[in-house]
Amino acid sequence: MSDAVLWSALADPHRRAIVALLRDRPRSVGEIVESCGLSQPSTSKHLKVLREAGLVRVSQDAQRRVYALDPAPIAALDAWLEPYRRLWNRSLDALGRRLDEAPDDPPHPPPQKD
Amino acid sequence: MSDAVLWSALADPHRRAIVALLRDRPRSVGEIVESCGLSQPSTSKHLKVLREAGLVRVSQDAQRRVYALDPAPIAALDAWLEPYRRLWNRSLDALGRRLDEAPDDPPHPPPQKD
DNA sequence: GACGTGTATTCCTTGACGGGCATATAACTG
DNA sequence: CAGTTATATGCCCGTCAAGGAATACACGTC
Repeated sequence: MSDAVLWSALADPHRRAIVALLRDRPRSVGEIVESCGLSQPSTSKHLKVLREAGLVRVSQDAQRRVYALDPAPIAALDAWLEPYRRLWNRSLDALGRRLDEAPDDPPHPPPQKD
Repeated sequence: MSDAVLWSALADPHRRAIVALLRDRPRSVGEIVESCGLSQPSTSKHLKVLREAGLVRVSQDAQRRVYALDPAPIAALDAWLEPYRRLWNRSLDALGRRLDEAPDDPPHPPPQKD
């Protein structure tokens, strides 16, 4: 379960969509097929990649296979991010945080060019 | 600067290595070439991808180009992780409870239907 | 302007990936 | 056992990304 497998699994947008879909609740392959708009074989192949990356677990319910998200590998991503968090905290500090939280602040947008 | 560009930029192990290298301090292309063990053209191509993903900024020092990490896009990854953090906190919480105070099988299976 | 250094770009080849189609496999139904 | 549903796999093909070699470009020096 190297990082490489995890990254390459999540590199694909369809697979990220599937992972996001499973965030809510486990789903059968059929449900996933409908949601992601791919053919069933393609979806199954993506699910295989996610399975081998450890991102999803599968349980059998009659003929159905119900896929559930296993968030543990994503925690590895979080760990990867860890050394960078310091950096962007520092950056925000250096830049000044007057423009980092003004999504809708028309009255006074100070032109902080630099 | 879509998520797709960011993900595909970071999907490559060499590029992640470069990004990690730049975490310490900015580096010239020559330094990066030596560190990542690729040829100079390949390294430049990877740097181009990182540049177009907004992950690095480049400044010129005579003939040298000095690349510096811009951690802001990585914050987008952090934002992507956000909805998952709850999940693994919940998992760890449940696991911790079981390991901590579950010698047998406490009747504590609350359905996560929220 | 000629040369050397440092970096970017182009061309080409190769290998991996994704998609669809057809088909195999497994499980329930009657 | 035949038929149906639900999913996985194999095959083929188009596309794309990565790597190397050669080359072009930019900058500084003499």
